Amino acid sequence: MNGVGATKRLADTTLISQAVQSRLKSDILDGQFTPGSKLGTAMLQERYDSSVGTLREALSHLLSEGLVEMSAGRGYRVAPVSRADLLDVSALYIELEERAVVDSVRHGDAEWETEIVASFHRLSRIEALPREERIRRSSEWLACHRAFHLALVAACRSRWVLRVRAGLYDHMERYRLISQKHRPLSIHKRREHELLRDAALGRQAEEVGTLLRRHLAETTDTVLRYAPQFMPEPGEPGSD
Amino acid sequence: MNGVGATKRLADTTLISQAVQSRLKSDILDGQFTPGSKLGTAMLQERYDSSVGTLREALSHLLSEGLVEMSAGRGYRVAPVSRADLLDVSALYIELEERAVVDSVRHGDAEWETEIVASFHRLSRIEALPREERIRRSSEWLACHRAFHLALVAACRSRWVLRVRAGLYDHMERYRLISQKHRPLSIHKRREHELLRDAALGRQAEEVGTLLRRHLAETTDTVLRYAPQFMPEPGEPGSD
DNA sequence: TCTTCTTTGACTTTCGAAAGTTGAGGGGCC
DNA sequence: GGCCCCTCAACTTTCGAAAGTCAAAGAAGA
Repeated sequence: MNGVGATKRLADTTLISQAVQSRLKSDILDGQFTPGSKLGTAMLQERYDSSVGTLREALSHLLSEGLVEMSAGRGYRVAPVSRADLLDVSALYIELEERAVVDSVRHGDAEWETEIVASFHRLSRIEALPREERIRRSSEWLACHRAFHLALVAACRSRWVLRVRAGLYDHMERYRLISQKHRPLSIHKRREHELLRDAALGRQAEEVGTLLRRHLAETTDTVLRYAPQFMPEPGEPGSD
Repeated sequence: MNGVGATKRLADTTLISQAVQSRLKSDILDGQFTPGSKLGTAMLQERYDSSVGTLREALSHLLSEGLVEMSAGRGYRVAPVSRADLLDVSALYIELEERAVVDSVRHGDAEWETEIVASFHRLSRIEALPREERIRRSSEWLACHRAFHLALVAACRSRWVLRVRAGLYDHMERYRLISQKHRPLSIHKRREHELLRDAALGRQAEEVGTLLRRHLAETTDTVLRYAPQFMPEPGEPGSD
């Protein structure tokens, strides 16, 4: 059965093309593909077990998220990374995240509070695990960390700020993961997350904004410091 | 010839899928499709004379730009419009545009200046035409107006600010065009554009930023005032 | 007459093959 | 020996048909 295929579903209500897109995105963020490397259809077809058309649709979507690049007639490549791009992404991301969280704290309801408490708890549980276990389940940590930060800003009333922020989060995560390969192990900022949670629940909007800005700026600094390819070049000015 | 088709090109180095995407986008911005209406493949196939796969690729791209929406298994629809969405898009767009132009004025070079002068001139030429002619060539006016505003911010060093701004510009243009159907004729702001040009060439960064912010805010006000569907609803607060 | 089940038709989604393009390597010419 | 052209294989891009799904219309029962 299912000879030529059509609308076959994997899990719940996800389409194949969405599943492929999601997996491909994870693999790019994860550093499974070297930045700048070619994404040939033959290779992808084998890796994700789907047809050219489906792959193309996924790639097309990732293209406008900025995770892959395309040149007409020459196929797709993984978007390159650079120190300049990291600084650029980071600056805009921090600004939008701060703006979103301030609005979110001011307008969040009871359900919003609950989700913050819940997602923080989930994150803590994973971070409390023994080192070995934590490494094995690192993708789970990623999801929880993402969920916690999303919960903080979830009540922001601007759909557009949230949308753009979401795209930038992906790029930030990619940089974090790339740099993580050159570090001992991620320095989990349990204490900072806790402060964020408490200030959010205490409705101290400005305070949360400041904490978050500092939290993110430190993250970017860490990435810059540990990944050799993001070291400032001799001739270039740092960030001025 | 060209029986089953493959990589056939239209103009220069444009792919069919890009051409279709571009035309579809224009038609959506233009209001050729009612917001919220269905984008069935059969209809699109006839309209743009291309295959399902190609259309799907174009739609997929427009999906992540936010111009169309998709529900799994039920196809694509034109993204709806609303007063709330307009206010949201507008607020973020104005902020990014101002930020971009300030940085642009501070770092633009000679070539940047030239492009501003040139694009302003092109825009003026069209606006100086007799009414009839201007209406007939309204798509040309759109392109020139877009080019002028792009020229102003082109020297902004943040690729990401420019990228996000570009997406938001499309949505703003859509709202402008929708409201234009309910107005006598677009009130061209020749004088304001001239002031923008001169302040930019005079390198008065803050001044340009303020002018631009006001210019855009007025545009949004005009859209809100003239399109009946964007009037504030009785029970709802305006924008607080 | 209203509800529910069934059937059917239109539609979305997926696939694999066909057509055309790119760029590299080998052979010929200056 | 170096440069240019031609050929060819690998690849991208496009297409149309096949498989599966959704929802509306019609029929049967209460």
